[in-house]
Amino acid sequence: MVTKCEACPLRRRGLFTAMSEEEIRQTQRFKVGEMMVEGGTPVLTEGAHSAQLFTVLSGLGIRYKMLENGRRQVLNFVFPGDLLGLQAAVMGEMGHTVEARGKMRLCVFDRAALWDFFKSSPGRSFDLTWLAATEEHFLGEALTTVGQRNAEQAVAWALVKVYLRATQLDLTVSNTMTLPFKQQDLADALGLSLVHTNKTLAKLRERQIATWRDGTLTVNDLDLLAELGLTTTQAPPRRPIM
Amino acid sequence: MVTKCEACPLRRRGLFTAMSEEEIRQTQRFKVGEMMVEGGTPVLTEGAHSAQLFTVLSGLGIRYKMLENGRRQVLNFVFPGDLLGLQAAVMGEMGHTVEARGKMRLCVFDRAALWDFFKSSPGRSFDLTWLAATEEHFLGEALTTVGQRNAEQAVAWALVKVYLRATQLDLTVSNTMTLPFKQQDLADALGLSLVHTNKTLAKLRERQIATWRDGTLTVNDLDLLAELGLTTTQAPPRRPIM
DNA sequence: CGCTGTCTTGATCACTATCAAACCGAGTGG
DNA sequence: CCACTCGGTTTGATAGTGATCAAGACAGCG
Repeated sequence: MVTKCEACPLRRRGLFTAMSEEEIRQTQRFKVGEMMVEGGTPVLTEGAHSAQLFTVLSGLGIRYKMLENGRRQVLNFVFPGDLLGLQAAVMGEMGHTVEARGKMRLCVFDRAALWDFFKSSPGRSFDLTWLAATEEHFLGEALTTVGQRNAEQAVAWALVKVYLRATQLDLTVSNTMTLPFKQQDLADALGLSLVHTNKTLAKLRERQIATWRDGTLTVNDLDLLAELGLTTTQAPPRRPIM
Repeated sequence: MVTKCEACPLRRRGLFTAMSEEEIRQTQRFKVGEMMVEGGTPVLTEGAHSAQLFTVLSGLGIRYKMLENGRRQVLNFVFPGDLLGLQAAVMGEMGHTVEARGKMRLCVFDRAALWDFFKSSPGRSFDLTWLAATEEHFLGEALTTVGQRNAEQAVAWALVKVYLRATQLDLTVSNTMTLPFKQQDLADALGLSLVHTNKTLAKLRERQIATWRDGTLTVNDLDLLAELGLTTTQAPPRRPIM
């Protein structure tokens, strides 16, 4: 039942960087099992000291922070290949919650082994830093979106980001992908109200640029969508996978 | 003229974690010089492949991203002890620009040596990951601010963050600190217009909570300011310094 | 002494929030 | 098999926070 790192189906996909035999063995040693969670389940909780790190094998999710006034900020959408829990592993506690949207399968790593990882494998610890820096990079973009793009630009930007990421993971089928999020999730990611997000999506649908309904996103004009979102259709660089 | 790591005045301050003799020697090897820049000067530029990493010795600055429509998002304020250029060092290029605000003195490290660092010093490479994860954590908070806090809450939040950070660095003198930023910088950090930021600051000033004028910030009621900003007065954890 | 950059303040506008209610498909239980 | 509920989506009406426009104040500077 448990996938061997050696046979990891994810690693093969175009998005990820190649790994040496040695690196695969090291990663395998680090892996303690697999976990399956249902949609709506928190995998990691803000403020918690998690004893584990996870790599998403399949399924999507969200990362978010809650404010004491009840408002929620979605920081990022989680895709297969993402590493979860690095913050808790290095800093002691999580700065956000991670919640699955739809069934999610996770690779489980022991947090205590992280230190060994640093000692024994400089390449892999570099990869960890790479992942953290990439996440930082993304959050900078997201911050720029929420701070400087208007509703239409923001929604377009988000759809492009999600769609490109999914494409690289072979999660798209002819302009189409499954999007198990709620409109409220997108609204909270962009700092918009649910109503306004809905209306903005409706306009994109009417203009035949992108349609999101019944949990399926269809992008009819990616170039135009990217232009509206003040971004590009350039695919993100290959990334390491843990 | 060039400060030895061993005698680094910054490292002594309460904010930073202790380093072993060995770590200090390793860091020293990694250091290639010092640099001085004037206010308004970019230290690193978005998209650039920098051959150097920097640690801020003194002076403040901002990190920002530009959008093609001319709008600017300030991601973070830069303080002494901050590491600059990690993104370019691990990912190949910078995701944002760093610009000094007022005179800034920097420690210069050779990017090429980063890899040696990973190979020879697991402790220090862990520290690098720690810094990246911390930056990610901060950006998550900033994103939450811009997305979910209103103007008053956002300004209060930002002033608290800046003030606490400065306090830890002994940059405050009895409720007061030098703030060499422009109001436009703060506005761009919070996704607000200059005018509205100015009016929000004026209200805090009238209410005797915090006063920022002539480049000096005076915080009269930190607890209230934190409460308004939906945050706490808790000091950030000790951090490693490169 | 005019020029420039920054801060400040008043007036007006509009993008987006909030409020409210209907709609719709999927369960669920009588 | 229908009534009912529930989570999510959709749409219309109204309100407000914050943007934009405009102009004056003020200090530093060539």
